[in-house]
Amino acid sequence: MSESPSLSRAERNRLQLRADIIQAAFIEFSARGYHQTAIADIAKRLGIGHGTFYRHFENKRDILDHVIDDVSAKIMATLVAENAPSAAASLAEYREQCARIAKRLVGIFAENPAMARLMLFEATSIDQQMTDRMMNLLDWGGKLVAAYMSNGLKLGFFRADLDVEATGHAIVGMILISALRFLTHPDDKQEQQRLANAIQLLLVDGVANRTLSSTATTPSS
Amino acid sequence: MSESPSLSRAERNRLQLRADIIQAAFIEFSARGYHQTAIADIAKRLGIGHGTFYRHFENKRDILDHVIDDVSAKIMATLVAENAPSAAASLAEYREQCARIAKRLVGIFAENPAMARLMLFEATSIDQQMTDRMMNLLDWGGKLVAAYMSNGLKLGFFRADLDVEATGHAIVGMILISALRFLTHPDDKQEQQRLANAIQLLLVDGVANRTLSSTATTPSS
Amino acid sequence: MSESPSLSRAERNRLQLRADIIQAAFIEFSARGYHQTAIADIAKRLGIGHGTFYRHFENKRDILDHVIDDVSAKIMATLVAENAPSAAASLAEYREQCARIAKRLVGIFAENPAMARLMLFEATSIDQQMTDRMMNLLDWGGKLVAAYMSNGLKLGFFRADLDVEATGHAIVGMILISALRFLTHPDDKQEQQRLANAIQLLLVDGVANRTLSSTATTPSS
Amino acid sequence: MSESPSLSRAERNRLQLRADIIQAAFIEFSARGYHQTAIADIAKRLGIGHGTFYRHFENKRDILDHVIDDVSAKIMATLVAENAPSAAASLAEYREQCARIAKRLVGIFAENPAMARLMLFEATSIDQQMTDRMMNLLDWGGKLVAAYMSNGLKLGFFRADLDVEATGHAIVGMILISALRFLTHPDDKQEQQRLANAIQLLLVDGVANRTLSSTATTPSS
DNA sequence: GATGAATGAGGTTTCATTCAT
DNA sequence: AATGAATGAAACCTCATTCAT
Repeated sequence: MSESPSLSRAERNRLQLRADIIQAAFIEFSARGYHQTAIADIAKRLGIGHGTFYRHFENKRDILDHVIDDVSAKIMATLVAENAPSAAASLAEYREQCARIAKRLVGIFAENPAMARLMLFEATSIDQQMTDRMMNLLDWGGKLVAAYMSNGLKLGFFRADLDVEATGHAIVGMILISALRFLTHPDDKQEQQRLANAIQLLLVDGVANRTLSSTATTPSS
Repeated sequence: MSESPSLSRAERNRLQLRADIIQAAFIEFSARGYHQTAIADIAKRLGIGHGTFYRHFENKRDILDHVIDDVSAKIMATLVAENAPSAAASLAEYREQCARIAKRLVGIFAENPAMARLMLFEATSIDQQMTDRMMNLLDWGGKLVAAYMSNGLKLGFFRADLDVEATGHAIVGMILISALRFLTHPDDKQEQQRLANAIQLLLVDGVANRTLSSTATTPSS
Repeated sequence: MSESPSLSRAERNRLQLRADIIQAAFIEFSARGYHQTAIADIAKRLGIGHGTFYRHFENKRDILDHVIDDVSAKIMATLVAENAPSAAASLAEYREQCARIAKRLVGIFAENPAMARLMLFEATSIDQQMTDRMMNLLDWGGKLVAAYMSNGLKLGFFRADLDVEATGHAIVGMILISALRFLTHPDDKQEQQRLANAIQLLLVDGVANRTLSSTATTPSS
Repeated sequence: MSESPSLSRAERNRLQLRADIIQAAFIEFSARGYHQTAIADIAKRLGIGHGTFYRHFENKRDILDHVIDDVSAKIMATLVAENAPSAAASLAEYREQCARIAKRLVGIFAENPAMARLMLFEATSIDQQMTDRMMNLLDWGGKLVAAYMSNGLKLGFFRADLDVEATGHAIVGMILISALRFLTHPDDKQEQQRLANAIQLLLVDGVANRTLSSTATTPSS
C-alpha cells in the first residue's frame, strides 16, 4: 500500500534525501544568502556528511538551480491555478476576481517570505544565467497576466486599445513591489492592504472600458 | 581660483583618489558583481597598489557602502530634479508632465544600466543592512512620487480619496519593472515605449479625477 | 571436463572475477595512470559495484601489486621463452639468434604499449616498494641476459674476459630505451629498425671474441 | 658592489624566494613524489605560508614545470660541457675520453640521486605533456651523443657505416640503466664500475673501425 | 602615504574506504 | 556475496587584510 509501489525502498530514500537537500539548501540560501552559505552548512543542517551532498548534486551552483526550479515551479503553479482565465461574465465579477487575485498574490509571498527573498535578493547576483532565469520568470508572469487580460478584452471589459502585454508587465511590477514591501514590513498588514487597494484601483479604473456604461463608472472594492 | 581654496593640494589629491576608488569600485562591482570582484581588481583598474585601497576605506564592505551612497545620491538627485512638484496648472499639462517624467525615468536607467544592475541585482545580496538600504531607497522613491501626487491632489486633478502613498509605491513598482525589462532587452526600443505608454495610461486614466470631465467615479477601499 | 574439477563453480566464478578486476585495473591504470584512476572507474568498466572490489582486494595499492604481478609474469614468461639458452652452435647462428631476439624484444612492447607505459611510467611513482619491484625486474632481466651470454661464453663465442652480468645490464638499458622510443614514436617503423640494428651491431661486434677470426682486441678500464 | 646592481633589493628577494620555492619543491617532489607532496609541505619546508606559494607560481603543476626546467638545464649543461666535441686526435685518446665521459655521466647522477629519481620515476607519471618533455630530453641526449660521434666518424675512428643517431640513442639507454642501477645500489661502487667498464667495452670495440688495425668484421642487419 | 609581499582562514571538491542492506 | 550510499580526510586554491619597507 505504499505510495509509489514501483520505487524500491532505496530509490525512495534517495529521492527523499535529494528533496531534503534541496529544502535545506533553500533554507540556508534564503536565510544567509548563496555566497555566505557553505556546502557544509547545508550538510550540517541535515546531519549528513558534506561528501554526501556531492553524491546528489554536481556542485554548489547545481543545487541552486534545483532550488530555483522548485521555487519557480511552486510560484508558477500557484499563479496558474489562481488565474484560471475561464473568466468573468460581468464587470462586477471581474472586479471581484481581480480583488481575489490581488489578495492571493500577496498571500503567496506572505506565506513564503524566504522564497521571495531568495528569488528577489539572491538569485540575481549569482551569474548571468541565473539572472536570466529570474528575468524570464518575470516575463512569464507578465505574459500570464496578459493572457488573463486578453480574455477580459474579448469580453469587452477593457479598453479596446489596451496593450495587454505591456500592461501585464506593469502589473507584474506592482506585484513585485508589493512583495518587496511585504518582505520589509511583514507585520504591517494595513500598509499591505493599502497597497493592494491602490493597485486594484489603478487596474480597474485604468483599464476598464468606460464605453460600456458610458457616463458613470462606479467601482468599489 | 580653485573650488575649495581651503583644501591643501595634498588634501585635494586625497579626495580625488577617494572618488576615483569609488568610481572604479562601482564599475567593477556592477560589471562582475560584488562577490566576484577582488580588491585587487579595483586597484588594478586605477593603477594603484591594492594596499593603498586600505588607506582610504576600511574594507571591502565599506567601499560598497560608499559606492551605493554615490549611486543613491545620483538617482535621488535626478528624481528630485525631474519631479520638482512645482506643478501643472491643468489636466492636459499634468498629462504632459507625466509623459515627460515617464520618459525621463526610463532614461535614468537607460543611461546607467550598470547602476541599475548594481542596485537591483547586486546590492540586495550582500547583507541585511545593505538590503535595508535598497528597500529604504524604494520607499523613499514611493514617498517622492506620493509628494508629487499630493500636489496634484490639492489642485484637484486626482480623485479626492486617492491613497497617494500607496499609489506612489505602486508606481515605483512599475518603474522597477521598466528598469528590469530595459536591462534584459536594452535594444528593444519599441517594447520600452509600449511599457512606458501602458504605465502612463494606467496612471492617467486610473488616477485622474473623472468628475472634471465627466460624471463621477467614486471608488473606495 | 573442467580444468580444475576440484574447484566449485562459485570458487571458479570468484577467481574469474578476481582476474577480471586485475585486467580492468591494468587497462585503467595504463590508460590514465594510477593516481588518475578511481576504484569506481575499474568497477564501472566491469559493470560491478565498486564495493565488490573490496571483497577481492585489500585496497587500491593492493590491486596495483596484483596488476604488476600479472604483467611481470607475462614479461618474464615471454623473455624466458624467447631466450631459451639452449644455444647456438656457431657464431653465425648466434648472430641469427641475436637478431631474432632483438626483433622479438621490440615485439613484446609493440604489442603491449599499455603494459610498457604502466611499468615504465607509472609503477615507479607509487612508493619505494613498487619502485624496488621495478628495479628488481630490470635486475632480473639483466641476469637473464647474462645467463644467456654465459652460455655463449662457454662455447667460446665471446671474449673470455667478458663481464656477462654487467653487459647484461647494459643490454637491458638498450632494450629499455627501445621500448621508450617505441612508446613515443609507435609508428616510426624505420627508426625502430635502425635502433634495433644499431644495438645488434654493438652487441655482436662488441662482445664477439675476435681471436676466433682475427687479431686481438684488448680493452682496459 | 652587489652582484646585480640593476636589481632592486625587493626584486632580488623575490627572485631568491622563487628559487627557494623551486628548490624546496624539488626536494619534496623527489623525496616523496609529486602526488604525495602537498603545497603545504613545500611551504612548511621554507617556513612560509602556503598562500605565498601561489604568489610565485600558478599552481602545483606549474611549479613542477619549473623544477623540471631547472633540473633539465642542469643536466643538459653538464652533458654539453663534458661532451665538448672538440675531439680526440687518436683512437687511444678517444678511448681515454670515452672513459672519462662514462665516469662523469655516472657522476652526474651519483651527485644528484634525487634529481635522477625525480626525472626517471616521477616526471613520467604526471601527464602526457610532462612525459613528452622527458622523452624529448632523452631524445636530445641521444642526438647529443650522436653529434659527438659524428665527429669521431669524420676522424675515421668509427666504422664508416655507423648509424650515429641510432647508436646515440642506444648509448643513452645504457646511461639510463646506469643511473637506475645507481639509484638502486648507490653504495655498490664495484658494480657501478663494472657496468661502466662493460658499457665502455661495448662502445669502443663495437664502434671502432677495425680496418684501421686489423682484419674486417662486417655485420649486416 | 603608498606599496605589494605575506598570510591563512575558508571554501570547494574528490575519492578511498566502510558498512548496512 | 554484492552493492552503493555515506563519510570525511585531504588537497587545491582564492583573496581580504596586515604590515614592513
